[in-house]
Amino acid sequence: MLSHDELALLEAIRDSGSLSRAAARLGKAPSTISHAARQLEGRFDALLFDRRRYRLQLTPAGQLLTQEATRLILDVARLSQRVKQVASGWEDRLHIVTDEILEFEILLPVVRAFDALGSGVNLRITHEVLGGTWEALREGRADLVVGATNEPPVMPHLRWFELGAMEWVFAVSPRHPLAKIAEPLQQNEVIRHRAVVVADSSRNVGRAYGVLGGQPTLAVPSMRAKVLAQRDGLGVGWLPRRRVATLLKSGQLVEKRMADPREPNVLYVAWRSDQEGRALAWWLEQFRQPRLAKRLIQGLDMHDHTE
Amino acid sequence: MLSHDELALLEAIRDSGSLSRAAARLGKAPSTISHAARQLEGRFDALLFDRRRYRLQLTPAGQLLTQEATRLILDVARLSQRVKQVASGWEDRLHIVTDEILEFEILLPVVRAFDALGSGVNLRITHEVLGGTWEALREGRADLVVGATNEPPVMPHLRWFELGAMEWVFAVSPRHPLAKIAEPLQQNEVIRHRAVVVADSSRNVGRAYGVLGGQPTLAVPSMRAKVLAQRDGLGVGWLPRRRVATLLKSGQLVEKRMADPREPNVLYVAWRSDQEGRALAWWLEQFRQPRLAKRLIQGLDMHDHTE
DNA sequence: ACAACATGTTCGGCCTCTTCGAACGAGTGC
DNA sequence: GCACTCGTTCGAAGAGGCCGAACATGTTGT
Repeated sequence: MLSHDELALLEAIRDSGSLSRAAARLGKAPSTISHAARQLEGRFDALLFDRRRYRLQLTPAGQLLTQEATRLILDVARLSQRVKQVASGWEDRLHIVTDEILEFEILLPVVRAFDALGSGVNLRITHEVLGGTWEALREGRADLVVGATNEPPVMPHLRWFELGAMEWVFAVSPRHPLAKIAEPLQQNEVIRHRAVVVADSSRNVGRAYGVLGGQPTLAVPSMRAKVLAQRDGLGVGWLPRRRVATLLKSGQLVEKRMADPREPNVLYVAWRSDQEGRALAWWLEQFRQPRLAKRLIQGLDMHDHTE
Repeated sequence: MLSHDELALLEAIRDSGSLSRAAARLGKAPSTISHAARQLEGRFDALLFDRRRYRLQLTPAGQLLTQEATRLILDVARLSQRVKQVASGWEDRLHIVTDEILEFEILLPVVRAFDALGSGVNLRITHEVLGGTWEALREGRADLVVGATNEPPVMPHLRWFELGAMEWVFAVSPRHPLAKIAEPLQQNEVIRHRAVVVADSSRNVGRAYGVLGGQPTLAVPSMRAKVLAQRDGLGVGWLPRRRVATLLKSGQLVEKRMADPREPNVLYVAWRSDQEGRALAWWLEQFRQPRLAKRLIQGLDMHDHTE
């Protein structure tokens, strides 16, 4: 419908401003070019060339066609590249969804290593909170989820392995009223104080983990924000133990033993076994390495950057 | 590089799930289809068909190609349409730039009439303030300007005619200090009070018409906003007489005679004589009709909508 | 003004690529 | 097992692209 040769013809005519020169540039006979030009006009049922003057020129319609055809040919070239890529086993794009409690910084060197492969795969990394990761996998918004919490739900073609377990600590600011209550803390003491929860802006405004019914809440956009909020005494709640180790040691947060403690949380890596490409396999291989898994589970210990 | 026939082939294979049926649907011999399919694979240097099972299937690469090719073919079809349109004299798109003092509402029925022609021309109507209209024409951002003020500048291929003259009135809120000053007002009395000016957010933050040097200003986004601001006593300045007739009559604005009055302003319709298309000609014909010109010049008389 | 040159078109013939039909091997279903 | 479908290979026929020759028209140089 619009071959590469035809575009080359149009461009040659536009640039050289003559059929003969275009023919010379393309290494063809002038008669061939003349014939092809007329055929092109017939196909589009439009006057593409202004033959009134000595050397013919592109009409506005011809200019439009040339300009847009250039864009189209670029599109086709890119498409060709993508097709080759998929044929060689690399996905066209890979959508990785992590739970929000995993920190993106730890994935950065892995992304850099992936880029170094030169696969051409379009990487898309987003995060979800709570059950959002499983939903993303189920609904096809994700090809691979990392750090999904709770038990894997039933889902066709689902495969997974455990990334590790995350330990939690109930901690409050030393200036918070709960800091002075005798341990272990009972539910009826905690429920009177506001809980800080991580909430997604778009989906899943519903349930939150470790929050008691009827308890007032402060929703913040990330686990990092939650740590900061609790350090400043804006509310209480469970925090990843390894990420607040320094804050606990320096006394900016105080651990409070609870009457019913929170069990360590198992985090999963999961994907769909249909359409396993090379990029997916590569990432799974990375997450199976204990060193990366451990760093993801531990997270970044938060120092105080405000002083 | 990717013809319409080849797309039809891919789609037929995807939908029928077999070469023979695809051949039957396309009205060709099965051998032809087989040959074409292999050739396509050779051109893209990729396995597009999975021949391991009895009936062949599209590989992921083949699926990607089919899907994207569909989009490409649509693009080409649209392009073909646009080329035909341009060849038949209609522009691909027409960019009309009006001065801000003209009200868009008055153009609405004309736009509707233009749509009724079914030309397919993409209309783009924006507005500029002060000299912005001439600049837009000079820089190719506009194909047609309406309501341009001041004398037409020198510009190659420029053509224009007069739309009409707009009368101005210096008016203030009855609660404004200037309302009680004896007429005619002198410059040194006006300069002490803030002027309301219409300013563009992006370009041309510079000069404004009828503002004295050293006078404080309040810049608002439109002539409509300027009228409202002056009615509420936020500042003073010149207003189109016909648009504030009702406000003057009801006493919400008070006319003040000036020591040096503002002459009526001639508004122009202008365009470039190179590349005159049918859409441009149609719009020029509309603006040459005295009835539309008069309505544009007069604008919409502003009633009080706040009570 | 005239010659030399450049440009675009038409026409007949050559050649490549597409298309077809026939034949064959392989897989499927009753 | 038999009838059927499916995909492939191969040679022949046909269509379309391409070339060179010839020609009409327009431009440039002297």
